[in-house]
Amino acid sequence: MNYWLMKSEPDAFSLENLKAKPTSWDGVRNYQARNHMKSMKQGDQVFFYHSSCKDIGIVGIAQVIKESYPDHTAWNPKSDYFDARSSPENPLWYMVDIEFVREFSHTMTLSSLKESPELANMNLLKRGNRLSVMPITEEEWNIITLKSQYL
DNA sequence: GCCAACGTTGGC
DNA sequence: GCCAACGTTGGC
Repeated sequence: MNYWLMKSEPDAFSLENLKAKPTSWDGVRNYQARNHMKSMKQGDQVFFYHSSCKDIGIVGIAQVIKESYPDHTAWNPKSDYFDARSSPENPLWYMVDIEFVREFSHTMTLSSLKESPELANMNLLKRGNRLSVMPITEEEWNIITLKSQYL
């Protein structure tokens, strides 16, 4: 099993929304993020991260319930995510399905993550990082889930 | 293949 | 709203 982090702007889609209903993670139009999704396996665990909002940070956990398959929104000219280079015969973009697992009692804020010396090498904390889907090491996963119990 | 211009992300 | 950092595009 592998561990991941996925970012979402809560104004657009929050952990509360995911709690209500599993979702397909469509609209990713970055090759690195796409490749990460393509290597996801069913049951992989995901930190759900709220970005560009008041309370920035990891708010809970989701898991992969369906492995990568073509993102059909790329084929719809009316979609914001339309990309003429992608077709059903030759898909360019992929998505996975995820479901809610649990919510942290308090957000593991970005600033608190930055304060942990043992997390200094996290992709998320690297300067200028903009990737919306990224891998998390097992060690980082364990540190963060443990800390989340003491917030 | 280089690189300038542009658009986007996302913290502050 | 600002702006640094990054990915992508496209001319050459």
